[in-house]
Amino acid sequence: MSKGKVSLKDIAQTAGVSTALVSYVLNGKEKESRVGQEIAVRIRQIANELNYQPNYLAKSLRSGKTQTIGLIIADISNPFFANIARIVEDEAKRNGYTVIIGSSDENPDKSWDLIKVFLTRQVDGFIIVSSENSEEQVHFLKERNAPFVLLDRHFPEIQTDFVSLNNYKAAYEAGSHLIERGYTSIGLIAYKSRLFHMQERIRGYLHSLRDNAIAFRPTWLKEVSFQSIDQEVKAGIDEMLASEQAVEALIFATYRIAISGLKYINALGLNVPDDLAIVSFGQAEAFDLHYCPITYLEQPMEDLGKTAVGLLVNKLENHQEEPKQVLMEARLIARDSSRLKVLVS
Amino acid sequence: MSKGKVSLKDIAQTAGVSTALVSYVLNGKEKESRVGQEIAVRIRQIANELNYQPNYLAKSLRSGKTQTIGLIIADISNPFFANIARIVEDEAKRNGYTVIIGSSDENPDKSWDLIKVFLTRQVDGFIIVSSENSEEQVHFLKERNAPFVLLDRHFPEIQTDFVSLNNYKAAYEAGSHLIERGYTSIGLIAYKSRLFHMQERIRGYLHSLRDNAIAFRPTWLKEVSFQSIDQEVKAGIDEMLASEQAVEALIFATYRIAISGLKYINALGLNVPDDLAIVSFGQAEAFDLHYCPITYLEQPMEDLGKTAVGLLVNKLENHQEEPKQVLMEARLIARDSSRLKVLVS
DNA sequence: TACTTGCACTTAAACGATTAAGCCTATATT
DNA sequence: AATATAGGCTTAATCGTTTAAGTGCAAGTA
Repeated sequence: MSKGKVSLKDIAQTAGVSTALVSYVLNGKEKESRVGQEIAVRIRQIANELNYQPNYLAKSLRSGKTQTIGLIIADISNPFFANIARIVEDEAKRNGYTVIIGSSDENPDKSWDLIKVFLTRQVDGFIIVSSENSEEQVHFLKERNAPFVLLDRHFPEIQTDFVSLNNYKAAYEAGSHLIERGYTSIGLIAYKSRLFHMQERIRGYLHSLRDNAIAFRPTWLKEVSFQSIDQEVKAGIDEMLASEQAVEALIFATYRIAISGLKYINALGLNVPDDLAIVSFGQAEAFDLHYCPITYLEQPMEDLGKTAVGLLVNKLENHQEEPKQVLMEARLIARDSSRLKVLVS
Repeated sequence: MSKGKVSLKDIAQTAGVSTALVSYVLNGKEKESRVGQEIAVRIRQIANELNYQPNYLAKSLRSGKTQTIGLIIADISNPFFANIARIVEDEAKRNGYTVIIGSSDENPDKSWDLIKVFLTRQVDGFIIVSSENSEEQVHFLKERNAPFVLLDRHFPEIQTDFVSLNNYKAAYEAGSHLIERGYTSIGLIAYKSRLFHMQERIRGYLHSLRDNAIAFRPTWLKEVSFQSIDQEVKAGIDEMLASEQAVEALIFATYRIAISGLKYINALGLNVPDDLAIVSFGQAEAFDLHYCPITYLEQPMEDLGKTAVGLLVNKLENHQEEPKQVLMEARLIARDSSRLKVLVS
């Protein structure tokens, strides 16, 4: 890159002073450093004329701060994370930070890699959407005293800052909502994952059945793996429909699962909601465009992203010590895919 | 950030040598710099033991290279750009670069801002999805000799590197396809924009009509502005349907427009494709989920992204001078939304 | 008069790396 | 024996900033 070239030294030379003075003035430290009025004005003017742009590398090298945040998400091409990324980016910028983003693909090796790269790049702090089996990484960052905030997911057994959803409650509401609407055989397709947020969604679902005196059937719950979503979702739906207590409503635990599931349901020629009612986590245009708009749990993405940045910046700038933990509520947006069940006589 | 702390100096001290030697060894310059075998081994070992991580800031300050690419896109929360971003990110990483992303929201002021920020951050080069009225910015970068590649859009009157779609041909194909399938009144909703890619899409559409001896009606073409898509798309569709030569097929020039248009078409209770056939640019899950899968022009995103990174890296590392310009072909994926027209007697 | 205080500015080290140039010593060449 | 060459290592400058510590000097105080 052809540099701005103009350095403090250039300004100092044309002004006939030392670089120290220039630095003081340009950093607004004229008062503390007792710089003369006239020369201050002069320096500022010269800086303008030469179109001086400070060299961040040098600044950072000196200060140890890069004003950069590393954001690790599962996959930027997933609309949920793309939105989060956008919000984090904007909010960080408002606070004078730049964001570098990396996608882990839910793979702990990749996120290790990203952490290493980001550390090498001397990010000031991290915002991380953890993948399964990455507890080690969280401990590593804690030990290294690297500021970070977990987003969307967290490990209840590790004391950290985090911002996530009250997933238990959200799933509980999804189940209760379907029950209220007259459905009694309700399935859930979730990820096969030990991640807390996923377990909470499952737990919420189960409790909603229990509290409404519905006996849960094992075939109703299908846990699919990231690597072969489409295949396993199909199998899951097939099983749920074939069992003697066939499912008449289905909850998708994530956006990706929903996309996969809805495609298959369409392919099967099933009608939503008459053949199968639907509630899904996540929100996206795809849900609005569906011939039968999909009921979903709206995640407060704006809040999630902004709060995560807020917590991190606070940590970075005020050296806040005690971990802050935030749980946010999802809002169920009821649409036609879960409308009152039509009773067939 | 609590630093890795370990610097060249630390290694030098424990090895009892100068930092120069350590630097030579750790950069694989032992041969050229005639470093002794034993001490080289020793240094490498100590570096390992101390878990030395080089300080990129220092490296960059010295070398003037940050191994960072600035990517400016319209909006990361748009799936097209999210995918592009993902591909660029991965490809850049493979080449040893980190990407910082900024969303311009099609607003030239914001992209100016991003360019300034990225320059301050000393990115080595840019990949830019230009917004309207940003020619000035392109000229600025050219004059500054800042390496950059335009992606998805370019300015035919400015000599630059770019990678984009053959938009004329793609739109021409969209039109021809609908005509082949029996539709004769075909509308297009595009952005109100002087940007070349958009003008090409319009031109392609018009030529497909002309070459098939279909007289174009002005109401068939609606150009909507970014700021009020939904509203203007509605108005456009209303007009197109109300005109005496009502439209029976519709082309959407972008993904965003398509989403907006399809929502309205659903709201009107129109049936696709019987009431209105559809072809759209862009691809997304939403199109698959539609009750009538949408015919779309598949953009070679993988190629677009990788090629953009490739061109840029080549420029950066081989100081390639002559601008390289790449036009790629879209592929029309025919689905039910443009199936053979049913003739009503 | 001698001493403090305040003001306006400079010096120089430091951040962590890279690298041209230089300094020895031992061996090879003439 | 004198000189060249090669090998192995160090010195010190440099990238662009920041900032603690210091240097003069003039005015104020005792």
